[in-house]
Amino acid sequence: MNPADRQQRLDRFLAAHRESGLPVTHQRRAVFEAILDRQDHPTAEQVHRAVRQSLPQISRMTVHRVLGTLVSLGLVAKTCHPGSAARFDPRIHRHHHLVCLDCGAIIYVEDPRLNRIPRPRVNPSEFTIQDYNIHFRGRCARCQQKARSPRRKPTAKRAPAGTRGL
Amino acid sequence: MNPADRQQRLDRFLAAHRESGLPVTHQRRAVFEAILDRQDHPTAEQVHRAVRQSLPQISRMTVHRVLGTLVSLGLVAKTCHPGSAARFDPRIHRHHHLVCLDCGAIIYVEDPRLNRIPRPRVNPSEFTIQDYNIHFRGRCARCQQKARSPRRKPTAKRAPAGTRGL
DNA sequence: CTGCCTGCAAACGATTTGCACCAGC
DNA sequence: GCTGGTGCAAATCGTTTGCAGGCAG
Repeated sequence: MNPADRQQRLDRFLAAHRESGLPVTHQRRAVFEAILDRQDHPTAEQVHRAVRQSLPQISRMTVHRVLGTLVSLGLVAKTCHPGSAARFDPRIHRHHHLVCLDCGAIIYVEDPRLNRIPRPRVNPSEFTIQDYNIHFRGRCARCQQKARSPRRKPTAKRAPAGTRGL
Repeated sequence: MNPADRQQRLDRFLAAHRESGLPVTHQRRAVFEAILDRQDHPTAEQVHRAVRQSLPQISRMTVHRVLGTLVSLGLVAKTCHPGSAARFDPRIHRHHHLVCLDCGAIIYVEDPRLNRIPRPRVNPSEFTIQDYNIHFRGRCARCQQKARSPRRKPTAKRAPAGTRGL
């Protein structure tokens, strides 16, 4: 993320805390900063590992709780994933994902044409749509290659639990 | 599901097993039949409860394993959900979902216009797209009503774990 | 100073794994 | 009969909860 955007996000982070009367702790700031710089879509566990580089003593559950808070403040997004663990995403504007059916990798994708898709005709009293995103399922470059030339065992590298067969 | 479609699905179920050389056990058949009739998107646990009505002694882990097999045979779909537990879906053609941000309910939606959305421009050597589906996030009728008239505590009925803030 | 936050430990729910037994082919 | 599926128990993984102490406002 470029410095200007990053600063804007940090300002927004502080403003959201002020508005909600939440204290800005080192931990919250560190977790948020750790997420901002990620291009992938880390699990809570991965965020924990990243944050420990700046705050070695931070606990896993604090990371979980902070992530929950950040999500409910609308500062980060929780993106759903066929795997078991939740993924977190610093991008909160509308965007879409390529999801690899083999390894579970999530690739960010944005295309203005995808922001103009029709809304399904639903009775507004039955469901009100706020936003949407699209999951494109397929195979990433690495897994294509792996399938083409199974060097070792065909089941060389198992996909993360629950990732397959979306 | 109407009887004709249902029979077709059962035939396909048998054919897939024959092709793969997998034995057609009572348990597998019962699990598949239990899923076929669901309009919701049950968790493995819910499938287990349903199957026990016909096979009272079936164990939870058999249901898990059978669901995994059915998914890899392409007979049922595993749909990703912001909540913690995986959901299973008898519908294997392209379709989309309305997901309630409050209670996590999944509502099936199909609209021919949604089958003609543009593919994002991705380098095919980086990712090959097989299919896609759209998650429309919002609020279902029940939760809208609940928000409008909070009878008891505002946090009367907690959403399933991890459901919020997608 | 007060309240929320943090950290620890333990509980919890969903899912997986190892092993003995049983059933489909 | 052989192969693989099933059931049981226990382990595992991600996440949540209850409680004592700490820090931001």
